Amino acid sequence: MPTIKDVAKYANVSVATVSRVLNKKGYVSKEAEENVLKAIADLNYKPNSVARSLYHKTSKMIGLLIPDITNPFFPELARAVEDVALTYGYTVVICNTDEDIRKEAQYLEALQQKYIDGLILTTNQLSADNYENLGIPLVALDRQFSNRVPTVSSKNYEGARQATEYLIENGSEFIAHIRGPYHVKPADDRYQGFKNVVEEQGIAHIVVDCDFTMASAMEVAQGLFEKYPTIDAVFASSDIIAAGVLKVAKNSNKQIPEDLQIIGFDGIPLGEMLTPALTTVAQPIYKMGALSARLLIKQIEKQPLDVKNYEVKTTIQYRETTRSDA
Amino acid sequence: MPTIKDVAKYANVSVATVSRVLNKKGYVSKEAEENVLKAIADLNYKPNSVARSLYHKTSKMIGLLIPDITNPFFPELARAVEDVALTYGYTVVICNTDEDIRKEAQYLEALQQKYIDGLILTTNQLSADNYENLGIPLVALDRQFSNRVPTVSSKNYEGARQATEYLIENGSEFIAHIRGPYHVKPADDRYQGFKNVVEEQGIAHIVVDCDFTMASAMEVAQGLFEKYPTIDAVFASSDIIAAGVLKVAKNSNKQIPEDLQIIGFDGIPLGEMLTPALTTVAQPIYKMGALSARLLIKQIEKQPLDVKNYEVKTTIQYRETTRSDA
DNA sequence: CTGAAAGCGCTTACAG
DNA sequence: CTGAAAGCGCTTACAG
Repeated sequence: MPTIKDVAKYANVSVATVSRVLNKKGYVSKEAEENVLKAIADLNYKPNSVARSLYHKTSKMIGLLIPDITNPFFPELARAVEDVALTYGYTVVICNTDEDIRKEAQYLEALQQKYIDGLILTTNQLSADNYENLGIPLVALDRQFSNRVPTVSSKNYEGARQATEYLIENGSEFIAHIRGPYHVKPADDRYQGFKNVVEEQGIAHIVVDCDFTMASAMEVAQGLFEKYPTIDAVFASSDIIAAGVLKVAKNSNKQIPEDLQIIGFDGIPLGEMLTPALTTVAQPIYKMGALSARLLIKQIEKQPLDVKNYEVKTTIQYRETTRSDA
Repeated sequence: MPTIKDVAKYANVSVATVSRVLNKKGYVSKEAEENVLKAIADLNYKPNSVARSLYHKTSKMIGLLIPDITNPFFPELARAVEDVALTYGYTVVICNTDEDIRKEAQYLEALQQKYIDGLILTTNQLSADNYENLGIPLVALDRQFSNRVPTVSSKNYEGARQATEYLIENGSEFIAHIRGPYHVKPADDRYQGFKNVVEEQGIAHIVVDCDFTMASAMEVAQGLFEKYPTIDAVFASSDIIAAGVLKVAKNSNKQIPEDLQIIGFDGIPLGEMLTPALTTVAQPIYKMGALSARLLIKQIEKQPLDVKNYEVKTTIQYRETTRSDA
């Protein structure tokens, strides 16, 4: 690979001049510029980003820390981040942390040593300090973890309210909410939205805990239906949980949505592949990813942020696991 | 962040000595070593990988080029690659190419400028030359594209044979194969496996083309069932296609697996979330990803490859869309 | 065993 | 307008 020296020699100028035309900065005569441009083309020269990194202490790379790309919520998010990163000339490094504090620390160290320009975080294991001390731009995605870092999340509370109201409008009288893990902000907010609506309207309800995995959802749903056979609707805190509920319900020969309505949360592609297709509170996942990448790049490039926190709207995706009596 | 100079000053030695203890290479006195180690600890010094990259022309990063992380086959693959990369101290850059030659070229250029150490490719758009001229280690994953580059793939032909034989053993007498795109090696091999078995055994069959998307699968299946209502089994070239077939079949009130058996290919998590759960020819996806990462890192680290090409075995995952008369 | 020096490929004051 | 030089943070011959 040719270096800037080769170009300089070929164009009969100094490396400084080559650098100037490369960066379009500083004066350079028409003639010199033409020679340099020709040399670059002739030699098929590409500036070496490592050398640039060393000087600028910046890398044109951003890190995306997620719990696990294998969780169907994340691929679309990652895709969006990557798409906008590519547009702006950034490259993205994906880090699966498994919410494991040691892995997070290991990644952070590696990324820092590479002059990573910024981080998008969908994780809240390490305390906020660990990130803020890095001294690089951050964006929190899905979960807010410090009011000093810009955040992109969706209106979990409002979405949960709408879901619950919709089940009630459709005639359900005994609604179960299978909530996600405690201290995970979105799970808490969805729970709160559910609770407020059923209490305001005086609807019989039951809340049970669950992981965001299908296996635990099936176990929980099994127990729930045995104990409370008259439950006529489930609001699941995620689509994966809803998928588990659906499976158990069908195995127990419940008619869906006649005997039991089910509504999920997230809007992952899985939902529409199920039969019956899952009604869900859809988050604009791609948009959230894209928004967070833009927010991060703006900070990296020192542009002013007109909005610091985005709370995007959810929309109910009406499909086949709910009735529409309303 | 402290640099090697700070450490040298603190330890009262030269930077050369610090570098020697960092790299455990060259002679250094017990005493000097201790001082340096203490300095490193006291200052919390981490060597800068960018500077190292510049000197060594290597980056401790590997690139993973995939068509689209949003396709459910890839997250698990990516996860595996990332897991083993982390183990060996490498970081992975994910590139969604959409099988678009311009995007691939753009990524290749960016990665090359960063001294990427090697590439795992699951794509075959660019001609082999474009990659081989990069002069860095490569591994082809899922699809072979040159006999000079180590490849990890699964026994698509054999898997397809087994699937077809299984459907026949279970009594199916008119089998449809919905194949994937032409010139995609795995799709071709699966087709070939299917064709050979039905012809050997003299079973009525029909083959139709399809993309690896659920939408096109549903369209194809719809047409297929209308034209040939007596089809009693479908071998789909991927699980996504199978999911589409399943949906259409259920909408047409076919009893599964009584009226119609369905078997997919891939073994993605979606399969078991469906109801009935999908029988499929499962590839060891995680293993394939891990294998390819190891194969790549071995090349990067100039270790001999005892095996250059891996063809891993598939296994039928018996679930609910097939009978088991056999 | 150890340090001074050159070099990896760039960029940017500083002179001129 | 242009070039020589220093510097980004390392590593590694080369002397000693």
